[in-house]
Amino acid sequence: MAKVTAYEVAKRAGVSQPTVSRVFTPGTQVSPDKVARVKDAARQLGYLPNTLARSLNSGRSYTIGIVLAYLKNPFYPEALQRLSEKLSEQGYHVMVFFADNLTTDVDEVVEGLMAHQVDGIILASVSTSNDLTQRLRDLKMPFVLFNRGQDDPTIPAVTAANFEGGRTAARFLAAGGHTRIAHIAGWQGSLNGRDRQAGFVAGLNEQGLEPFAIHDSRYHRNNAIRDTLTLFDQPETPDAIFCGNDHMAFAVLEALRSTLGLRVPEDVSVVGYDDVAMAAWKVFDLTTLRQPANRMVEECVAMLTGMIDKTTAPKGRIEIESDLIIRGSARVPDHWPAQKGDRP
Amino acid sequence: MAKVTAYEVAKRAGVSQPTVSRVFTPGTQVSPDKVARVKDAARQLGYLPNTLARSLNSGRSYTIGIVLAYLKNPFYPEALQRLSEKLSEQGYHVMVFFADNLTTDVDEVVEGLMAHQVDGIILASVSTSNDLTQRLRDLKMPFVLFNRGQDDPTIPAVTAANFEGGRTAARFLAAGGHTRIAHIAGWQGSLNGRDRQAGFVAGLNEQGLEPFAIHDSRYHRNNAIRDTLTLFDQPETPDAIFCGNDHMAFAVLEALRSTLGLRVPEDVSVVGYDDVAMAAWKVFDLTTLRQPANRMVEECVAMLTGMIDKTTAPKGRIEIESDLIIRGSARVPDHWPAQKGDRP
DNA sequence: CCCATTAACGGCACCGGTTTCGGTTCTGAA
DNA sequence: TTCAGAACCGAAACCGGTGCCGTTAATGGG
Repeated sequence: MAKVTAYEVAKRAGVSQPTVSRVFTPGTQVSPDKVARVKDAARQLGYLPNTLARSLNSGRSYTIGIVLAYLKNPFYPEALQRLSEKLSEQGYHVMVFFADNLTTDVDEVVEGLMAHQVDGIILASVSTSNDLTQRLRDLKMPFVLFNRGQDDPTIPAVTAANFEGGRTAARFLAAGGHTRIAHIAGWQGSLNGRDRQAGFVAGLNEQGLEPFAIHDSRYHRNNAIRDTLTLFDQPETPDAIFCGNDHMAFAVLEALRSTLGLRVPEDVSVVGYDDVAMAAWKVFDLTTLRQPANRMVEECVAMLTGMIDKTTAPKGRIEIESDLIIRGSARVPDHWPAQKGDRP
Repeated sequence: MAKVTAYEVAKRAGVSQPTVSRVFTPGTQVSPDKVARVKDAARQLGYLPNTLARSLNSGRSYTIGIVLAYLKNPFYPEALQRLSEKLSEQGYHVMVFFADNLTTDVDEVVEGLMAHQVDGIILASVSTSNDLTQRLRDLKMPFVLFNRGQDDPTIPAVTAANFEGGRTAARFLAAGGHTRIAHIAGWQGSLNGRDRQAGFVAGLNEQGLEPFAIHDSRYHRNNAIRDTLTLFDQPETPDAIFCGNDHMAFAVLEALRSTLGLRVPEDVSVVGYDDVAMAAWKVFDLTTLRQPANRMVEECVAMLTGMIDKTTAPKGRIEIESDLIIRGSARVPDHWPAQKGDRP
């Protein structure tokens, strides 16, 4: 029952093996009666073309490798599912790899991917060395960084307009009358984290303010809680906190409410970044900057498939605007431009 | 720079192409100096063995297909990551597919996997037709259902001991003095959902109680909210709710607290099922039955690799005990056996 | 009715490895 | 010294398809 080959189908249908191949290859010419005979035989035998053999000489595997750091931040499961669905639509299979930035060597993972003859690679939220991206370039392996950039703006990457987003957060909080605005920052080893922080600082400076305090909580929930408690374990405390992503903002909210017994937004305003689905849950009701996962995924896939088909020249970094989604976790300024539409 | 083959390495090292192959195949005999020469040449040329070609004649791809329904319930991202890591340790690559139970045809997805010559398939939380599992059996394709069972107990599957879990929840709530205990049930089209509900009902009956009400909320957050509101839109209302999984329990908590203004556990007790990481967050502090993802993953991978290597006979369904994790969302009975250890 | 064109399809080489087979060299015991 | 056995390694077949080439049959315009 198992392991039916095109040859056996050919024998049964009374045709040559290449004809069987043609029947299963779109855009080829085969007479209708042979098509019928072959399909019949194939169905009876339970034949499925062997993708591996097909890939071997076409040189294309129709497989994309996605490398992820972790799924604890709910932004990534959402993104992974969308990426996978989008790629499936285009006829690609998806191979996933986890490379937490510490123990696993990303280079090793990528070697595994290349050995598997993937047609392209999406590096989602992994901190890649410049060496690695350089090597991928040398090897002409199409790749896109997703939600991570590198300083070199010609490296293909899709991110939010993080600097602008940080700036918007700062302006929003300043306009709301806050004066002691702290930042629970994303990992400063990532461009995302640095850009959001830089935008935040720039936005405050425009208003004649300085950051109250900045902690690099490295995107980790526990760090964010610890750093929040530190912030409030002092004579002077912040009246607003801008968080490097929603995942940390949830932790900050928890520390503020459950541990410190503070009210949000009456005592402290909180703003996040990402707008994951959970941000809209009433327990959190988080004011945040939306990273439009849909659009990011679309751009990412379009960019990658473009590079694979060589139809489009690599575009370098694409930044997608982050809209501020106003909910209840931060005091709203009296005069603030109307909000854009809700979740797409 | 790209596309280095074993043949080119062989030429440069002054050996035959099969010798290069042998150098990269563990358990073969090659003289030390040729190993050195070949490895040297390979490094210089940046050679990586082509996994596709390798798989083609060995018949094994060292790839496992994982089919998922959705990642919104945080149990699945956690499980996916663990499964992937565990399989990586064993030398397998992981291919993911999403098949929401409605639009996508699971059969189609599985066909794609088989065409890709995967060595085995994990069907996580997808509702499979009996046809499909029967077909996979006929084709001798190793597969395991993860967190889903089928009535036939010989079908390889790893689940929690759901009936027992539901029974424990009922006993715990009854012992806590609740008398009007409702159930926001998991999808009755899944064995998981049915077993948990059946165990719950059995547990209540033992105590001389009947379920206050049961709603099939099909594992969806919005349904759970809607059904909770329905429960309380009546003259008599429940004093406890057992939820088919944590994902729905979070929704129920939100409806109770934010929409209905009720206190948990003073007005209503809530018990979930899964013990995802979020259940321990202080905002939720959810009493719940733990599905030990670690052990489930281990069993699942062991079972699958056993079937692939034909070392172990297929074991049929494996049920893993669910411990009750007592937190703050449900009133605790005065006399209740001590709690087992915390998260492993 | 003839010849040029095209559709249909089999033969063969090939994708990049692995595996079998057999020959050569090396080792060590008799 | 002789010879069995093992270690090593190259030639060739093979894994299951695709792509090119050439042959044959069908089509159609003049």
